Amino acid sequence: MPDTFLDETKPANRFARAREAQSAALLEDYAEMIGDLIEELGEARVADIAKRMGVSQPTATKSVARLKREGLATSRPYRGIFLTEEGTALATRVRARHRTVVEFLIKMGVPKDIAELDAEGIEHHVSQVTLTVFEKVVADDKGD
Amino acid sequence: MPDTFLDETKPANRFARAREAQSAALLEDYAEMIGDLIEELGEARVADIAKRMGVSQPTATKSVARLKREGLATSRPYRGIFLTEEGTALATRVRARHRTVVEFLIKMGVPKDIAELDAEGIEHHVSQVTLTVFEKVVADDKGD
DNA sequence: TCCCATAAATAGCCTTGGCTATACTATTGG
DNA sequence: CCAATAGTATAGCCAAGGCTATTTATGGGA
Repeated sequence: MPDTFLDETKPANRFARAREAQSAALLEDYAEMIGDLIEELGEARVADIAKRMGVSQPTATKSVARLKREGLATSRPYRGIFLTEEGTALATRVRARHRTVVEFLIKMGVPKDIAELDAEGIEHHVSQVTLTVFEKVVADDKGD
Repeated sequence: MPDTFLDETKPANRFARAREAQSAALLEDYAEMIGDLIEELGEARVADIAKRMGVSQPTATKSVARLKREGLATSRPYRGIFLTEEGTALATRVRARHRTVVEFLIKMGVPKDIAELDAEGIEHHVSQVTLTVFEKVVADDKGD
C-alpha cells in the first residue's frame, strides 16, 4: 500500500511494524527526491538520483525499477524518470511530513542541521496521530 | 561500533546516515530484549526471543549469531543466550533511550499505545543531541 | 556524418534479514 | 532408562539494497 504512510492497524508486534515502516522508507525517499528533481531541473535522471542518495548509479537504477514495479514511477530506457499520480501524491505527503518533523525538532530546541539529519530517519516511523501532534506544536506560536 | 548509538560525524549524506542507523537498530533491539528476558526469566532462549520479535525461530537464531559475531552476546548450542559486558551496556542504554522517547511522545500528547509503537522505529534515529532535548522535556514538569 | 564522451543498463557478486522444511539435542514422563 | 516432545540448529530458499565491472545508448562536436 504505497499510498499510506503506515498501516497503523496491521502488525500486532511493534517490531514487525517498525520493519514494515522501514521497507516503505526507501520508496518514500526516492519518490520525494524524484519530485524535487523534476521541480528543480525539469526531469529526474538516474545519475542525479544516485548522487543525492549517496549511492552508486546501478543501485539507483535498481531502486527506480522497484518504484516502477510498485506503480509509483515510469520511465523509458536512457530517459528521465517520472512519477505517476500515485507517486506524486506520495512525494507530496512525504515532503510535508519531513518538513513537519524538522520544524518540530527545531521548535523543541534541536539545532537545525541535526534536526535535518535526525528527521531523515525519524519521519518514516511517525504515525498519523503523532504527526498531527507535531503539527500542532509547530503551528502553536506560543509553544515556547 | 556497537557501543555508540549513532556516529554523528561520519556520513556526509543524510540518507547514508539513516541507512547506518538502520543497520545498528536490530542489534540494539535484540540486545535490549535479551536483557529483558534474562531479567524476567533468568535466561534468554531463542524461542522466547523469536516470539517477542515476531519472527521465526531460525531468524532469531541467525540474529543471535550476528550478536555473537559482534561481541555482544555468548551462547552454547541448545543453551540460553547471555550478554557480554558490552552487550549489557548497550541494552541498558537502549532501554533508557526507548523510555525517554516514549515518555517524550506521551508528554507531547501522543496516546500511550501509539507512543510505544512509534518509539520503536524512532528511537534508533535519535541523535544524542536530540535525545538530550527529549530528556529535558520529560524532566521538566511544568512542560505543559 | 560519425565518433566519442557521458549516461544508463546489465551482469554478477555480497550481506542482511526474512521464510520453510528438516535434522538434531535435551529433557522430562512413563 | 528410554521414548516422545519441545527446543535448537542447519540447509536452502527469497527479496532488498548495496557494490564493481562491463556493455550499450544517446547526443553533441569536429
